[in-house]
Amino acid sequence: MTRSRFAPSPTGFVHVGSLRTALYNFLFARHTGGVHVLRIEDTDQSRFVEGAVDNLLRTMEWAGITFDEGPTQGGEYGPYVQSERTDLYRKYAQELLDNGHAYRCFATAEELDEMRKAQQAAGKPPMYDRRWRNKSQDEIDAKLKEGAPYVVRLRVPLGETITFNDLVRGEVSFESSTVDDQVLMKSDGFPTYHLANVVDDHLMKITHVIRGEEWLSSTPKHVILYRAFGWEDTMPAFAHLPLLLNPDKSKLSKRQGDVAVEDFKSQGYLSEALVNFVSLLGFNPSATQEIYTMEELIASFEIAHVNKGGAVFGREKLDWMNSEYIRKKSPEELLALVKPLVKERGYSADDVYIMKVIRLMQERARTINDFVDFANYFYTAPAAYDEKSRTKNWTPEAKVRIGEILPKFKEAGTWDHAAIEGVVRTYAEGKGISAGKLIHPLRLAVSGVGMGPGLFELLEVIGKNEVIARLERAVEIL
RNA sequence: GGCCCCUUCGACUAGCGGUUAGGUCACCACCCUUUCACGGUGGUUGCACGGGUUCGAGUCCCGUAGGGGUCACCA
Repeated sequence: MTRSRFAPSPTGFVHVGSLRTALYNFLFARHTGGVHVLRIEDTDQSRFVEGAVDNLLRTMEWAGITFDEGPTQGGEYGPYVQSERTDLYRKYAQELLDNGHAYRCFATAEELDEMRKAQQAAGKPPMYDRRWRNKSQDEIDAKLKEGAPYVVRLRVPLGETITFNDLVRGEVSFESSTVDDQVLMKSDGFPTYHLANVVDDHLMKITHVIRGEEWLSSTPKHVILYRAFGWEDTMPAFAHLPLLLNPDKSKLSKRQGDVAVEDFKSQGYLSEALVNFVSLLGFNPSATQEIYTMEELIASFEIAHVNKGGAVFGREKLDWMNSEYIRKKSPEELLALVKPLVKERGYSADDVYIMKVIRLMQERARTINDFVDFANYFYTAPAAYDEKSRTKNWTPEAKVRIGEILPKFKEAGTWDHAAIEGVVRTYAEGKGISAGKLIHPLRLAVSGVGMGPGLFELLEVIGKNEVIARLERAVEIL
């Protein structure tokens, strides 16, 4: 039975990179018929963000990523929130202190800062100089007695080659002398990621650690910890995922655009599209297929097929994918998503009307927001007119034509697209001009832009009275 | 800078010694068309470089270059 886990630190929003990590852990668990665990890694009190966990939970639900064990559903190995497990970490840190695999370090922050500056100035890599590693018991007792704050550090065995097998990258090794005597317990009594992570993965019987590549270089520390605890036999397998990249190939960051799942959601991206897109950033089970349901992803996910190289998070393909998913939805499903936006924008339209708009826009929309923003002319008269279309289509002649066709619209008995088309084409034929000479200016006058759904359908939906009002206004001011 | 990882079209990828190097997005052209999309057809662009190994290398090995990650009492 495999057990994988998603172990985020609740910092307020969910990064799309985290989404992919969560997704891969989920796909792996479901594919192998294993257990998917959610663990909240909130050991840094200084980064506590109110509501972050709720937001995380909501985002996972939105994405369709489920857990078998975690803070909400509980489980055999709880609690699943690290801040509720501090006694455990203290106990295990003490065990390491007792068996000599860890030691107390009383160096102050200023002291260490100074040390690093000196190392940098000397052109050396910054690294803890292990100054407290071999202090005498007397010196330590003295400090303890005066109540000096201290941290617990890992006593990294020197002169060894730490090798582990990564499921994505194969064999990876590090010289232990290049591994820092990592802080395990902070002076505030909380563990660092490294200690808490290893202790919890062991206690929670995690078999597969699937995480981002940024953790690769600290993995030797974790391996050393498993050994120090005597847990090497049950050490989980590691799989380090390639990073998601900015267009300039650096690690995907907020500075260069949107990275929060919430951002994409609020911009009108469907969860199915984001999930599908992000899952393909790292592998593709097929040579030809691009659109996958969650079930298909689960069925075909193979950790061994995950790429090693980082993937640029490019929006173009996401946009395309989103429009594909929008086309697959039923108008009723879309209504549920579009309706709140209509209200949010302060437009008033009933369901029947919104459905009409959806039917006309579904093939053209790239995001849910397009149904109200790109198609805003369905809800409100144009406040401005597209300059390009105006120059091209709003000729003095066109203005006259619109003025002439207006009364014919007013006379129209029925107002559906066929009737409107009949009026326009009959008029054009009578004048011996092409229908385009009318269609383009009409579109501009009514919608304010040069593109959109078929004109006759558009006029039908907007309605006779409103169309006439907009045309009269256009003739007047344009 | 030390250590570690990576490298197939502009982007995402398929490829697991023998392929005219395939697909998708984007881009270009044409068709359809009142516009924009959709759809259809076709097209441009790629194995970072250099050495090996092999009858044969995108696929294996070594080196070089380039890129990235990491070097906190953050995760």
